[in-house]
Amino acid sequence: MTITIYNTLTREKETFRPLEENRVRMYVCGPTVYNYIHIGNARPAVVFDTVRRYFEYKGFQVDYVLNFTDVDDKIIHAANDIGEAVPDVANRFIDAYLNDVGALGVKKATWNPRVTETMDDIITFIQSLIDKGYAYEADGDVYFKPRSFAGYGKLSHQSIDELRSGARIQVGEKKEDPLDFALWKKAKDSEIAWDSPWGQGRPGWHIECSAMAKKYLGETIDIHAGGQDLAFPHHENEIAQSEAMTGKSFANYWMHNGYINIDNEKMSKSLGNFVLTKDIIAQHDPQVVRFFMLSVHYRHPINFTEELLQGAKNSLDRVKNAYSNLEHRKQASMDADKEADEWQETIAALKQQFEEAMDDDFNTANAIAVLFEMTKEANRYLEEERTSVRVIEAFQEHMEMLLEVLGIQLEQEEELLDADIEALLYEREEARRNRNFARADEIRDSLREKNIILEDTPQGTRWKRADNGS
RNA sequence: GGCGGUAUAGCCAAGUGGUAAGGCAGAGGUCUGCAAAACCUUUAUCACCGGUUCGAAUCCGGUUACCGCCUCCA
Repeated sequence: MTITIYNTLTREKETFRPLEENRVRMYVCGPTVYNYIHIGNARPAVVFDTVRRYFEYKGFQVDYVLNFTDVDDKIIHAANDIGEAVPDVANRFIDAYLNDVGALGVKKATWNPRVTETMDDIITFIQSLIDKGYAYEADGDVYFKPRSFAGYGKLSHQSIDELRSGARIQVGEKKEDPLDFALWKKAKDSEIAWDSPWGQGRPGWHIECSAMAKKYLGETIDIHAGGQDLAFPHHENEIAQSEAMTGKSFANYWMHNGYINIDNEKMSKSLGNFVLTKDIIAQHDPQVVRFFMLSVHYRHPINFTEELLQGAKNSLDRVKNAYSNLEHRKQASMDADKEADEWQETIAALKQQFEEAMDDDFNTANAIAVLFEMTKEANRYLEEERTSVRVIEAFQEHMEMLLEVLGIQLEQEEELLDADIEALLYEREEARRNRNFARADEIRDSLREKNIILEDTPQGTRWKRADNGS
């Protein structure tokens, strides 16, 4: 079974063929750290983390690079506004980013390079482009000439002449052609700056990714990913820079995730209609937020509303309930069951369906549907009078496996109850045995107020904590 | 103007030629002392028009609506 990926470059689903067997080199464009990230920024983090997890599930070693743009115009402006140094602002929001996406279950990248720590490579890269005639210096700035690179436009499928009308020359720029874009920007006085062959300055936005990808993953990488809005001009420019420099293909597969919308409009910092990730995960279980994002195919837009989040919570609860139903039933199960094999086959078939969904361009919506099938089958199994520990454990193992790929953790609560609550549970058992249901209900109600929910099953009474909030 | 996306039940969402997955919400039933959890049953002909085909949500042409990129942006 092979994985297929929709490649923006060819606009087709293609069979994934790694450069090196059992290894994936992938680069994801990270944030410019001048603010807290909004929920739309969190989507690629979650989506491509899931892609990575699935590769790992399939036995690949994944070299995963996510960069931080820690110096750029917006950070400089933000720093000026709040009267802080640029590195302090950047560090603060890098921490905030890692905190936010960490809560969403995003694994740590193999590398998190920063622009300010890659300066030598960037400068070398730019110099090489100048030497090869793809770039030129103009009064302390350095520009890349898209017209000098034959493949320009191949990612966004635009012809270079159509682009012309959209390009603009800002006052004060020294471009030879409106399409040219900056590789190096001359420092204005007292701005944060680095030494270079062209004087004091800092890198343009696009060059960092080319330099970092090359530094950590090599001249050709397997997968390059990011939000849809990066396809042009950012990724187009990266291709031009990298391929002009090396003469080799830059990335074999380009993946772009869709937006998160508010009222069917793109959420963005410039539109001001954004919801910060940190605020959302303070109000909702981050796992629910992640689950919600994965319930839609990654290339499609998602509309973000409270109602939909609530629906996602209810859905996920169903899965979690099934898991704890299994756990609860385990003690009352036996070692063997004559029908166990049939159930094992059902489980194996579902596992296969899950892989087929994920193999198909990481179709998490279908993968989640399989998870629900497994949930239903598990619950149906529990309807049986006699259950086998082996089958129950097989269900649990497989549910864990699928949830691991999706990045959803089942919190193993080993919590103990207070002695007085234990006593109440015991008293209630007695009351029920004596058919004193008034007292039994009274105890159940009083515990409910303490966020402890009781459920009576044929295998005895069980308890669980009520969710707080959401 | 160039390039692209979306339109499927009350809501969300899969589905690229063979008579519409899944979830949420709703209704009925079963189980339960009552609940809860769960199980069973139940709710669509796929924006519109035309075409190709034995057969289309799925292919082709057209129409409408909404969204996005082309400018910093996940």
